[in-house]
Amino acid sequence: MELSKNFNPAEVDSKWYQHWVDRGYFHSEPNDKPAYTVVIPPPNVTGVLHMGHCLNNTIQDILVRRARMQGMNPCWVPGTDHASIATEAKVVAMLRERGIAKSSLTREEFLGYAWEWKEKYGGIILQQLRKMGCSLDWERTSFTMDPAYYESVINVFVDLYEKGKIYRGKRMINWDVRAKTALSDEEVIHKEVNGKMYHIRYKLDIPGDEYITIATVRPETIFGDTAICVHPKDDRYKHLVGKFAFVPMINRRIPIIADDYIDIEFGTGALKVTPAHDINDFNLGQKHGLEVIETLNEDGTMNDAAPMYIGKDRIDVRKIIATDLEASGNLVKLEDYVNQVGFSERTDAIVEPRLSLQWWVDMKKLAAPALEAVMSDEIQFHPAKFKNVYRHWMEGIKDWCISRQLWWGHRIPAWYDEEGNVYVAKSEEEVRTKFPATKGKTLTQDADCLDTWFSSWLWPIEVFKGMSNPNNEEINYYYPTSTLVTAPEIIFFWVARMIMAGEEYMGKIPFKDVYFTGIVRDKQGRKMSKSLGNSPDLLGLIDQYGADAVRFGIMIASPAGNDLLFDESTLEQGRNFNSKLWNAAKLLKMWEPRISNEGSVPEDAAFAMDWFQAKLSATQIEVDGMLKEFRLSEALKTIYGLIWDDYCSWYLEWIKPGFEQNIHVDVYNRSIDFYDTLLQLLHPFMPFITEELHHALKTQTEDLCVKEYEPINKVNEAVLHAGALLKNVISSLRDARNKNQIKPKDLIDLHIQSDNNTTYKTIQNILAKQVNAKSISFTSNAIGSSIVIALEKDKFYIVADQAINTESLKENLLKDLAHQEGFLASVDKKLSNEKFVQNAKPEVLAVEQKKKTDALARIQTIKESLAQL
RNA sequence: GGGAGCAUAGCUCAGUUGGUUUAGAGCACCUCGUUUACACCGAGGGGGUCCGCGGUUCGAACCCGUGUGCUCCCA
Repeated sequence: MELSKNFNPAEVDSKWYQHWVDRGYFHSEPNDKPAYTVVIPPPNVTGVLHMGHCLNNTIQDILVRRARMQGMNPCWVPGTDHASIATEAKVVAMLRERGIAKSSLTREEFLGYAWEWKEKYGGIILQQLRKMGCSLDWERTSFTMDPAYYESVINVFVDLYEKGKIYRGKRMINWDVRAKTALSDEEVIHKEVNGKMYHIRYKLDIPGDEYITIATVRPETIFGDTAICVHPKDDRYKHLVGKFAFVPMINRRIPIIADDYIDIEFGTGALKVTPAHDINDFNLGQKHGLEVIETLNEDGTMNDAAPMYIGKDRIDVRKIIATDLEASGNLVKLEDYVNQVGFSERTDAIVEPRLSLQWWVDMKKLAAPALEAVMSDEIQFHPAKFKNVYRHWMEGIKDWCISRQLWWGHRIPAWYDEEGNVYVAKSEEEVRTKFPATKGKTLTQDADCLDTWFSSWLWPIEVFKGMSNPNNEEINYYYPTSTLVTAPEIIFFWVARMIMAGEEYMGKIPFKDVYFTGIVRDKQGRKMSKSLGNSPDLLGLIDQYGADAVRFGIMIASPAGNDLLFDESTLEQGRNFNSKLWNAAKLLKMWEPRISNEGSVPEDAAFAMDWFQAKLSATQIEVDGMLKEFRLSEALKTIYGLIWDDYCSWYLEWIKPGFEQNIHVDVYNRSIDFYDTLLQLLHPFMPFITEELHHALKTQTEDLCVKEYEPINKVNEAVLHAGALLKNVISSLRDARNKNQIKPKDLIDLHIQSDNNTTYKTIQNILAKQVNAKSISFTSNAIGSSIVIALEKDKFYIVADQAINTESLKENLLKDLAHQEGFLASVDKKLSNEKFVQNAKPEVLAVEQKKKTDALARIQTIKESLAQL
C-alpha cells in the first residue's frame, strides 16, 4: 500500500469508523470474557457536542478501547436524557415562534409536539460522537423515556412511597418564575449581584409618632410581612417587644417579636419577617406561630396582597416601591449592597423562595449505605480528593424535592379524589383495585412530572433492563459497571444518587471507579459557556485538525483531576504528531524495495534493535501503571515521547541504511513490528491514524481495533543502560561540534579513551554516523590539538580541520568542574555528618558513597582534560 | 459565614513512604541547519530563591505552623 504525501483525516476517519461498526466490533453480548462496562453520562437529548463532552467521551473511549485490546468484553452504552426542564423550555420556545402558546394546548397536544421535536432534533449529539471515534455499542442506545424505562421510574416512585421514603409536604422551595416550576437546591446557582439595601421605617402602634426601621434588599416583600423580629438582648428595641407596628402602604398591623436568631450587628438589628418568601423567615414563623401571606403569583408578578402593584413583576416593583416609599416618607436610607442571589440553572431567572406542596424523597436512609460505599473505597474516586466533597454533602444531606411543574417527563403516579385524598399506584386502574374506597369517585392524576435526575439515577441499572426485567442475563453480566467518567459538577445530582439507587435496588454499588474529569476552561481560565461565547466549534475543529489530533490535544492538556485550559495550540501539536507518525511509516515503506537477506544482521543494527526492544518494554510497563491509576495524560505524553524521540529520532536513525544501501530483512521486519506495537499502544488515544497505518505497514490478518496486546517482554536493563550512554555520548559530541563551529557536513576523527572499549566497539558505526566521524579509534593516551570531551570516566577527542576554540572548551570544562565540585561538597557534607551516617538507611548511605566515587572520578577526568589544553 | 483544594521554568504540569546526582517533562523561546521520512522538520542550547516567613529533622519542593494570593463547593 502506497502512502500519500500527507495524512488526510477526513477520508480516513469516516472509512474506518464505518468499517468498525460494520464488523460489529463495538457491539457486546455477554460471554465468558470479563465484562468492562461503561455507561455514558447521557447527554441532554437537546444537546450538541461541546468541549466538555469531547474530553469526557475521549476518556471513556480510551478506557473502553484499551479494555477491548486487553481481551476483555467492553460494553459502552450510549443514550440520552430527556432533560425535562431544558427540553420543555426548548419546545415552548419553538411553539412560541410558531405563534402557539403552551397554555392554549392540552397536555396531550403539547407532548405530541415535544415528541415530534425530540424525534427531529434529539440525539444529534450521538451522531457527533461517531465523528470523535467513540466505540459505543449503538445497538444499545437508550433513552430515559423509553417505554420500559418510563415504567421503571414510575415503579420506583410507587415503591419508595410504599416504603415511606417518598412523602408530600408543604415546604419552602426554589421557584423558577420563568419555567413556573420548583427547582432542587442543586439547580440553583448563586451569584454575587450588586443591589441596594433599603432602610424602611414602620410606624409603631403606640401613642405618638414613633417608628422602627428595618433593612432589606427585597422591599417588595413587605406585603408578606407578618412580624418584625429583634434580638431579645438588644437594648435599642427591648421596650418594643410585644408591641405592634404597621406595614407601610397597606397599614397591616404586625407584632414585634424577639428571637436570638437575629444578628444585632446586621442592618438595623430589626428584621422584617416574611414567612412565605424566605426560608429563614419561614422557620422563624413556624417557631412563633406567625401567619403566612403569599405575595407572588406563579410567574413572579405581585398578587392582591400588594393591591397597588397587582400583576407587576416583583423586580420592577422593587424599583417603583422605592419611589413610593420615599413619597410617603417611609424610605429612610438607600445604600449599595452586594448580596448572593440564586438563579435558575436552566432559565437564568432569579429564583424566588416559595411555599408550596411538593413531593419529596427522604434522603437520610438512602444516603447511609451510599456514603459507606465511597468512604470504604469499595467505590474509588479518582482523584480521591472528591471523597471529602462527597462526604460533606452526604453527611448534611437534605430531602430531595422531586416534583416539577412540567409536562415533559415522567408523570407522578398519584391520584387525588375530590376531597383531596391521595392514592399512589402505577396507574388509575391499579389505584382503583388497590383502594376500593375510590369506587365511584372521580380521580385526577397529579399534573406534575418528576425531576430528571429521578430517572437518571437508574441509568446503570435500567440500560440493562435491571429494573423492568430483574435478574436478566445482561444485568447479571454487565452490572456493576466498571468505570464512570463524569464531571465533578454533577457529583451530587447524579453520582451520589446512582450509588443510592444501586444500593437500594440492586443491593450492590453501580460502578467500581469514578473518574472525575476537569472542567474545560478557556485560556484565561474562564469556564466555557454559551453566554461568554468562548466555546469553540468542536466539529469545526475536527474538520480542521482531524479527530485524532483533537483527541490528542485535549488529552495532553488534561492532567489527572485538574481543570484544563483549552488552547488550540495543543491541537496543532496533535496534528504535527499525525504528520510525524505518517512520515515515519513513509520512511519504513521507502526501504521496502531494498530489503536484502544476504549475510547476517550488522552488529550495530542488532544493538539498536535490542535497545529499542528494552526501551519499548520498559515504557509499556510504565504506561500500564499510569493507566491503572487513570493518569491518562501522562500515559499519552510517555507514548508520544517513545514514538517521537526514541523510535523516530534515535532508533530509526541508528538502523537507517546509507544512501542507496540495502537493509537486512530481519532489521526491516523487526522495525515494522516495533512500529506496529507502537501504533497498538497509541491506538486507544488516536484510533484512526493508527488503524490506517497498521494496515499500511503490511498485510494484516486483523484490525488494530480488536488486536489484543501481547504480554510485555522482560526488560534488559544492561542494554537499556548502554543505549542511554550512547545517546548521551552522541549529544555531548554534537554539542562540542556545535560550540566549535564544526559544520554538520564537516567530517571529524574521533578518539576514545575508555576502560570499556568493548561497548564502544559494538556501537562505533552508529556513533560514527551520528556524529559524522570519518574514523573512530581507541587510545590509551591523550591526543594533542584536539577537542576534549569528558563524560563520566571516559574521554573523547575530536580532531578536525577547524581551529580549536580553546577558550570556550576551557570555559565548559571549568563550568562542569565547578558543578561537580559543588556537588561533591554537598555529598561530603552529608558523609562527614556523624548523625547522617548513624541514622540514614544503609542503601541511602551506599548511594551517597557511590555519588562521591563517581564525582571524584569525573573531577579527575575534567582536570586531566584541562591540563591537556 | 462554613468547608475543600491549589501555589514548582514564560505557559501547562510531573516530582511515589523526606535522601537516586545543588529539581524534571511537553509546549513556547534562542542559535545553527534545507543531508531524499518529516520545516507540521532536524541538531544543540538557555531558563527555576520549588509563593513569603518560622519550625521539626543529620537532611525539606515534600512534614508542621503562619502569612499572602488564587480556585472551587456549600449556606
